[in-house]
Amino acid sequence: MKDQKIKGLKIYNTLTGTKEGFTPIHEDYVGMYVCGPTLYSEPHMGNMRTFINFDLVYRYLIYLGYKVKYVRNITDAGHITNSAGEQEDSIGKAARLEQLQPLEIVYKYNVRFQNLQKIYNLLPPTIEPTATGHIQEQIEIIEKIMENGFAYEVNGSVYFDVQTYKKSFNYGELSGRKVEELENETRDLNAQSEKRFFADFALWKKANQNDMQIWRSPWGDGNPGWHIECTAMSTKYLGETFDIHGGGLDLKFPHHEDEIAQSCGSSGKAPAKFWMHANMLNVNGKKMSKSLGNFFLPQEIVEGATDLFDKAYAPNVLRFFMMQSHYRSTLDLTQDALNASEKGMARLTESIETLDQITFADKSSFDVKAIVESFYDAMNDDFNAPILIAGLFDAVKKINLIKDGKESISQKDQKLLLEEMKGFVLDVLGLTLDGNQKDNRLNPVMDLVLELRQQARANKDWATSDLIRDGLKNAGISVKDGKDNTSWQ
RNA sequence: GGUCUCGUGGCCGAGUGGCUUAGGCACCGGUCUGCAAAACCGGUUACAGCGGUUCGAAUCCGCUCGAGACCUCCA
Repeated sequence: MKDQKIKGLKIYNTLTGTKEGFTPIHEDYVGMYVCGPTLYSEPHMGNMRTFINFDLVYRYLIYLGYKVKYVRNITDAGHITNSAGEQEDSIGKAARLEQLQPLEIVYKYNVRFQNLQKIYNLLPPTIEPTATGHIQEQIEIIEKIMENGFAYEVNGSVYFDVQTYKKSFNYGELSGRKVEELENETRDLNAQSEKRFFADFALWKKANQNDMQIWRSPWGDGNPGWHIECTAMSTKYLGETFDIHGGGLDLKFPHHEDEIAQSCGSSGKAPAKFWMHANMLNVNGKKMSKSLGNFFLPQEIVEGATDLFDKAYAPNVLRFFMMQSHYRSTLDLTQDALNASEKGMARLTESIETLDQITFADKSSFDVKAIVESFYDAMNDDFNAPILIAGLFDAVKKINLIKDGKESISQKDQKLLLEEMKGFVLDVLGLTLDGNQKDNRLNPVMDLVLELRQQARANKDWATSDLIRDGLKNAGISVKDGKDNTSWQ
C-alpha cells in the first residue's frame, strides 16, 4: 500500500501558496532543513510545537519509505540585532546574567533541549550542526556573495545589497513583500545605519568591545549575521538546493527571505524546493512568547509545575493535542482542550490493545482497506494529522463493535489494521503506549487483589469489595469492571 | 501606519461550492453493573454580521465588526 501511496503526497509550499505534489530531487532520498532553537534559554512549549510538527513530517516521510536527511541547526552564536550594533546579543546577555561563558549557556540549555526531545519522543535529526562550528563555512559563503557583487563591506561589517540583488532576483518572493513597500512599513527607521539601503541586512558584523564571542574574518574581528548560518549549514549538509526547508511561521520574514537571497546571491540557486511553515501555539488567543510571559516550559507541564494548569499531563497527551490541529493553523492551548485530548488518546491507544487480542472471523463485515487508505490519504494531504486521527477513531469504533460482536474482522484484515494503526499511531504520530503498560511486579499483586475482590463480590460482600476499590483509588489505581473481567489502570 | 491571516456548535478543532451527521471532549438518552466508575451504542447544538455571484455557499466576491501574525529577537 505504501508503494502506491508514496506518490500521492502533497505539500503546501509557502513559496507558491499552493499544495504541490511532492517529488524529491533525488529519488527515494529527501533532504530537509529546519531552523532550530537559539539556546539562550530553555525552549518553551510554543517552540516545541514547531519541532513536534516537523517531527511529524520527518516521521511520515520515513514511514513512506524515504531515506531522509534531516538537518536542524542549533544557534549558539548570538546575533546583534540593531544595525547600529548597540544591542547586546541574546546569548551574550544570558551569559552575563548567569555569569557563564556563552558556550556554557548554550551547552546548559542544549542538555535540557536534548532531554525534552526524548521526553516528547522526537526522533533525533540526522545532524544538529552548530553555528559556531561553521564560522569558516559562513565566511566562505559571504565571500561568494561579495564576489558576485551582492554584498559590500563598510567599516569591518558586511551587508547584503538588496537593491543590486533585486535586479537579478525576486527579493520578497517567499513572504510576498515588495521592497518598495517595505520602507513605509518599517516602524523604526535607523538613520544612523551604515547600510546603503534600509532593507540591507548584515552578513558579518564588526565586533563590539563588550562582545563575548568574537571570530576572525577577512573583514576583521566580528560576528556572523543572523541568517547566514542557515545558508552555510544547509548548503554544507544538503547541497545548494534541497527538498524541504521548514521553520516557524515567524521566521518567514525576514529570516527565510534572507536565506533565499543569500543562497541565490552565492550559488545562483534557490535553496529549497518546498518551504514549510508551522503556525504558532497560542495561549488565550495570543502567541506564546517570552515577552508576553504567557509561556510555560515543556518540562513544567509534564510535572504539573505550571500555574496555568492544575494538573500534570503526559508528554503523549501534549503530542496528541498538537496532532489534533493542522500544522498550518494556530492552536489554542487550554486546560479543557488538554483534558479532552487526554481522554481521547487513551481511548485510541487502548483500542490498539483491544485489536491485538480480538477474535477473528471468516470474513470482515466492513471495508478495512478503505479505513487504512484513509490514513494515507489524510497524511498525503499536506500532513493532515487531524483527519488522520478522525480516521483512526473510525477504526476505534469498529474495533469496539467487533469486541461487542456487532462487527467482525478476518485474520488477514486484523493483521493489516493492527499493523497500520500501530504504524500511524506509534511511528507517524509518535505516540507511545507506555501509559497503558503495567508494572511487571505490580501485575501479579493486582491479579491477587482483584481476585480477592471478585470473591467478595461473588459473596455479595459489598463492604469488602468497595473497601478494596476505594483503597486502590486512593493509591491512584482505578478499577474498571468489565463484562467478563476486571481491569485496572 | 503598511502587509497578511483568521472568525465553525459548550470547549478544542478539520472541512473551500451541492448528504462531510469531520473527529475528540463535554452534555443528554440507552446498554452493562450490587452500586459507582469505566466500556460501549445512539442523539442534540455551527459555520461573526450584512449584501452580492450562483440552480445551490460555511466554502467565491464586497463591505462591516472582531481577533491575531509579520514589518525588531522570536518556533
